[in-house]
Amino acid sequence: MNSSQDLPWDNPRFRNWVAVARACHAVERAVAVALAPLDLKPAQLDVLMNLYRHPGMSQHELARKLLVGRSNITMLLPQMEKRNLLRRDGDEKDKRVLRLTLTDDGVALLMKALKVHTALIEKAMSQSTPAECDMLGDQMRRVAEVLKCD
Amino acid sequence: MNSSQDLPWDNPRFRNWVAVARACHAVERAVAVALAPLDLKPAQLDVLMNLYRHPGMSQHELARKLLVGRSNITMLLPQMEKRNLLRRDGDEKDKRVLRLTLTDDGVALLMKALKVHTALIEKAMSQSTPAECDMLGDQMRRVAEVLKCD
DNA sequence: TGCGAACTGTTCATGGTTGAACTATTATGT
DNA sequence: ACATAATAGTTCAACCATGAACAGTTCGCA
Repeated sequence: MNSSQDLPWDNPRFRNWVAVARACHAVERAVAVALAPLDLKPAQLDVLMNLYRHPGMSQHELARKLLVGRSNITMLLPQMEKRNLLRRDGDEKDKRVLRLTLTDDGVALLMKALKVHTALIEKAMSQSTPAECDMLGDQMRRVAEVLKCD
Repeated sequence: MNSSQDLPWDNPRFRNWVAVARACHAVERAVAVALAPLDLKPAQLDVLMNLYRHPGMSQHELARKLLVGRSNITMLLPQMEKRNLLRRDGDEKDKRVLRLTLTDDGVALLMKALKVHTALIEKAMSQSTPAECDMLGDQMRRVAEVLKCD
């Protein structure tokens, strides 16, 4: 009768999701701290990573990849351009879009940042076997899929 | 030789953690949208949940539970007090601390919010078997543990 | 061709979170 | 007992992310 009125603390799915949220929070925190010595913020590292994999992206494509608003990219990139981490070149075919590419400095900083970032993720995930880890990833991809179609 | 120089995209742990982060982001987003009709923000729901389970908490204890700064609580509570969701009563033994308790209105709103929130988590996690879900929770608790001791 | 819709990037006001100072109160140690 | 440290809560300035409104450009269809 009141099975749907159970307090969520008795609900395994709820309890386990809380653990996911807390772990995610802890990792984000730790990443920010680990990146601070490089004068790099997590959002900036995300930019570097995506531009390394997909050179020539537009700002709009980048924003969609990062799940942030376009204006966020607009605010973020000029600082990184001034630090000579990337270039913004106008597309000649479509004068609206700016094509983004990393500079050598940007790649170099990315590599340094990836070392510390990867080490942190490795440490966090070292508690799980490869099989557990893959199952985790599969579950999370399914979660994102379910909510995306919403 | 360059095994430690592998790009992280080839690293299963890295790829799977990215999935965790994306899923977490998607759920937070969906929760915020689902809670909007109740004029309640995720952070406020967290406050209600914790005060329901631990009546009489101080603001400092609450901040530690929620993993946020004390000032955040200070900014958050007065609005909720004005909405008559909770009361802040000075402790008589220690005049520094404020003891927090939910009002009946607060409990009522919490129950309504929990329904929609729990339904969303159920939907997100419905793709996993109970065993998978428990394994997920265990992994995530281990991750949080590893980083907490840092 | 031409006009309106759709798209890219920018600007700006807003809201949320943070950490460092600050006040008031309590605990500690000699 | 009294000076010092530690603690609870507040204030404030700074930083981020967001979404709506805007300007310039391209597309689509009559």
